[in-house]
Amino acid sequence: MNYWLVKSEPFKYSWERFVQDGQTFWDGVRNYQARNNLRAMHSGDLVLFYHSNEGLAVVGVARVVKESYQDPTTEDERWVAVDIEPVETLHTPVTLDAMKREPALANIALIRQGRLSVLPLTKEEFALIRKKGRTS
DNA sequence: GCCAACGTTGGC
DNA sequence: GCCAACGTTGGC
Repeated sequence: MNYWLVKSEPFKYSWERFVQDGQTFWDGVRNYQARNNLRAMHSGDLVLFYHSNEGLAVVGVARVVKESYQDPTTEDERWVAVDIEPVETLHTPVTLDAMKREPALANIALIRQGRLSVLPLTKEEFALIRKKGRTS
């Protein structure tokens, strides 16, 4: 079981819409590092859903329901998509600012490599963010 | 809306 | 194969 974080601009595709849809395919990634992370996802992996640009916070938890396949939005075989479904909406969004202030999260790619849109988390990092979202 | 970071492209 | 130019992302 692996843990991930994906970014979406709420204007393009928000958590609220994702919950309404019940499932979505995660496509449009055009960055090799992000693509490699998508490819490494397995069914059942848990994914934090982060709102970039607006919100700047982790707002929910999702689960991978279908492993990587050819991105349906392009003919280009380099790119892949995965299917995910919502698991839970966080009681309180965990803001980027809060994560920056958390020493245990100093090394996550969200902070160190701001532009990466699909990134891995350790089990501990994932658990900490989820816990903050449930309680704080 | 600006700008920093960083990935990609293309000329040499 | 280097590196400058350019494009994109995302925080502020």
